[in-house]
Amino acid sequence: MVTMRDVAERANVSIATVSFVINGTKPVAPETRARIEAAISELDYRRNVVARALASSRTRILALLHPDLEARPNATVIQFVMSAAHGARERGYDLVLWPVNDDEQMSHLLAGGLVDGALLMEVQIHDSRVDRLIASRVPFALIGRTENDDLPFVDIDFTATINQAVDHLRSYGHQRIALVTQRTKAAPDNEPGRILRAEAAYLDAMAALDRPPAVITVEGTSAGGREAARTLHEHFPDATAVILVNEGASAGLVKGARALGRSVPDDLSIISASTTRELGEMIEPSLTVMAAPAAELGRLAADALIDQLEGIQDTPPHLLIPCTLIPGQSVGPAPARPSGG
Amino acid sequence: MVTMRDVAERANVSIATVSFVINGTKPVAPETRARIEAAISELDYRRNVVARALASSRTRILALLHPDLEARPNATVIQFVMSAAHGARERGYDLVLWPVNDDEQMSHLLAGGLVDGALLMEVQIHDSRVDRLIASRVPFALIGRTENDDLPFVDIDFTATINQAVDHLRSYGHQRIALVTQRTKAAPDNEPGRILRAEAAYLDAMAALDRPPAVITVEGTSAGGREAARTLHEHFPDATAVILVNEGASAGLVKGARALGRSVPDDLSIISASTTRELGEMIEPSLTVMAAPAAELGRLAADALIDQLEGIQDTPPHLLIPCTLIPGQSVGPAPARPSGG
DNA sequence: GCTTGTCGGTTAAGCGCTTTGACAGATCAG
DNA sequence: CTGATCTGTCAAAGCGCTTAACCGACAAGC
Repeated sequence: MVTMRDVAERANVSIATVSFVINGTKPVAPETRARIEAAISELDYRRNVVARALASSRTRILALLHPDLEARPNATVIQFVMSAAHGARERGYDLVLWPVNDDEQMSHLLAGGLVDGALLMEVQIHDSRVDRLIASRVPFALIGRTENDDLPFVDIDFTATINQAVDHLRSYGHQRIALVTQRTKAAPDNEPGRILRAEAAYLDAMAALDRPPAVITVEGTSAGGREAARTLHEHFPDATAVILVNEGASAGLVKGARALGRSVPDDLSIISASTTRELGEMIEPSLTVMAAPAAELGRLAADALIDQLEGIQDTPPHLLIPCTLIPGQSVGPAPARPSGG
Repeated sequence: MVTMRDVAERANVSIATVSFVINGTKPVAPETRARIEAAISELDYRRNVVARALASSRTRILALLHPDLEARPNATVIQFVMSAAHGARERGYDLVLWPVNDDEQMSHLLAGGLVDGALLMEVQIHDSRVDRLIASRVPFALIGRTENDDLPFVDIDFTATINQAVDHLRSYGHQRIALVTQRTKAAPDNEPGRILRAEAAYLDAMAALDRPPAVITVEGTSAGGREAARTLHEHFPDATAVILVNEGASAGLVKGARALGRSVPDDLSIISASTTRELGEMIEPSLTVMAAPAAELGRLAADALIDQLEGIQDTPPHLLIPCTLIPGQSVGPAPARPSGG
């Protein structure tokens, strides 16, 4: 292994000077700098990042903390993770993937000094992991929000997203619009914030329109989607449109509606919010989706965190990005008279 | 920050002894050990992993090197990554995600000394990244294979997988079976090994049955799937069954076939190999899939690499795992007379 | 009784880098 | 010409840990 000492010897300077050149920490005479740079490239020297981390007490590693990601096809997560990793790399940081399921384990990891900062995914409305994170004194940013809006976060703007979906459906004449959200088996009463915020936005929108809300909550699976279709058919037969905030149930909802004799979009219009264009295309008919800004969020989260670490920004980031409407074939004019009624 | 020195002082021993207790490196008298452990828990001490890495020249970090992952829904990748991360964690290692697109960048990263070993994803049949990896002298394992079977790898057993798919279809009476594979836009003549190996296995199977092969190559998108349906219809009208090794084109193939008046599975049976159960369920009708052993591969890859690092295993791992057949509704009896002929 | 081990522990030398404080030598004001 | 200021470089002190070398005490072997 070629070390800084080797470079220094070859360039006839002290290792301190080499360090100054590499980091640009202090001005170095052009002629000396040239000698050092020559030595570096001749020896093919790469600075040891571990030693650097120990000496500077900055590892330049960011942790991406997340519960076990679900096995279902989920382009959103991949996009998010990739773009966060990219954003970090471009600023000289690496991203470590840390599946953490229990809080105790998380504290241990954070205390090890391996990471300079952390990004926490799948944040829930009450989240003990956030308390741990705060206690660990490691700078962080949340992906999603807890009940405490003062913490640093980036999140989907559900109000804007739901409003746009509602407007889109209303422009097709739909009057009665239902919402299908997600329930997780593990913690049915402590949902990810996005579910609750989407629901709140929906309720607000319905209240503003002076229409009774219709919320259906199912699991994020094909079976859940079919269950939603049945519930919709039985309990809200006059609904002509559905907004989904349940990526995993999208396909099942279409299948289920069809099985009940309701064709999409003739009898029922569907918008799947917070998902991806690709998922919409997989389904027949192609779903109109509100694509989650996963890539943007990933990059923003990484950037915001690094800004904090480097003192560029000292107020905690509070960033909201709406989803993007991508029309498919699952939204059509409201039927003159609902097929179910 | 509480250091080893603090613990040592409190327990009235030297820091070396503390280290021996923590690592179990040398025997320590029970009474002394108890004092040290008490001090550790009283002070809530966590060893600094960076210092440990520098001193022991082992970081216990593994890199997961991959090109930019595609944005389409891809449960396989997530499963793989998650289970590799878990496998690593259980053995005291962390997994860093490293999107690398250019070789030069990769060499730099590996030379930095941050990682003890690397896992390389999306290996292609000729892969310059593998040469870089070898040159860097960082131990590694490939996910997939190059042309050189002597390198350490874990991979899907495509021969077994394709054979099982063929057998399954033949048990339903299918005689003419086509294969739909994937072409990547970026490097059309240097495919991931899996495509070529699947194709080779298919050709072998057809040769053994004395049937002419029918291979269709399209992009891994919905559009690609529809294109495959058209090609199949026009060029291989007598084919009554298709094996897909192209996750992204699955949905499009079904849509395309239907658009051409061929219903699944009555006129055309489909098996999608090397994908996930969840993806199969999203499609109507539910696809019969050969689920990729992503989770197994992830864990095996991590384990094999760590075994090598720790000298437990010194012969390079060569592991092949077949996909698992999960029946859906896309395979049915061969029609008496092909609808296309 | 003297050697030879063994056990349980300590001392100290790094690991490869960053960073502070000091210090020559050149420059400049008065 | 003297003292003050700047510039460019260096020596050295860590960062917190691992680990080789060593050491004292005590037991066993002959």
